[in-house]
Amino acid sequence: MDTVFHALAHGTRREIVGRLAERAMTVGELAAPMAMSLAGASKHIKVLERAGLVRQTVDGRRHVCHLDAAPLASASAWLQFYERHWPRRLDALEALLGGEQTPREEKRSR
Amino acid sequence: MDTVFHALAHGTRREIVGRLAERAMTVGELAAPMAMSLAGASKHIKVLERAGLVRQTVDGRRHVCHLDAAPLASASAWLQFYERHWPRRLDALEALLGGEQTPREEKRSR
DNA sequence: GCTATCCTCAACCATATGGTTGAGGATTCT
DNA sequence: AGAATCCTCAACCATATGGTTGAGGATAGC
Repeated sequence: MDTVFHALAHGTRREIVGRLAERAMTVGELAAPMAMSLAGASKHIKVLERAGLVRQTVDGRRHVCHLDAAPLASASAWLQFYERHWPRRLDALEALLGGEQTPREEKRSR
Repeated sequence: MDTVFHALAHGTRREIVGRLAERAMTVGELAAPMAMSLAGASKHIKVLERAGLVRQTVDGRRHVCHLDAAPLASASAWLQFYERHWPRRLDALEALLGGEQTPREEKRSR
């Protein structure tokens, strides 16, 4: 999980995940549109691999990358836990404002 | 969003978010259990602030930090989009294995 | 067999990051 | 007023990170 957030911290890596979600791609295909050398892209892919997000199978001389989205689950769970906190803030704010100017007003406005 | 993933890449910062989810805390309170100088903690908090996850209000000489979980929403949404991809993989795998060795066998083994 | 293609690896470089210390601003306490 | 407390800022340092190039391994194509 530690490594998942770390891997996703870089926009380039999130882009790779996005592209791989569509279909498996070779390293070259991934690197092509990425204003970066092949070796540079390869490094990013390796970071994703270490995070368990990408598996790479060798097909002849081509290295095919596929997404393994499963490790995203733990990060997602972590975030979702705190989602509980942000609506509460809104609720608290609403309660605060509602208290000042009749809560019924609010219900009626729906 | 870019900055949210970046801010959460560091375990120390995720810990801070966790603690602040319980209650607002001063910089000193946050730093206390954190094997790190006050200035060091302050830096981490500043990163979280830049990501919009923490707001800091000055109360006399004490700087109180409160969590603002709202920016987590975008990161959470990003992850949840890809959650669609990982169950499909499991389904595909199950179908693959199931086809090879009778799905009923698998159910019975539960 | 020779050459081109796809990719990784190692070395290298510049910059970012995570930490420290020391100085000092602003409050609070006595 | 003077001292202690809480915190930020700036300078500094070591290491991590993100990129490059060049060399070379393995495969594919001629």
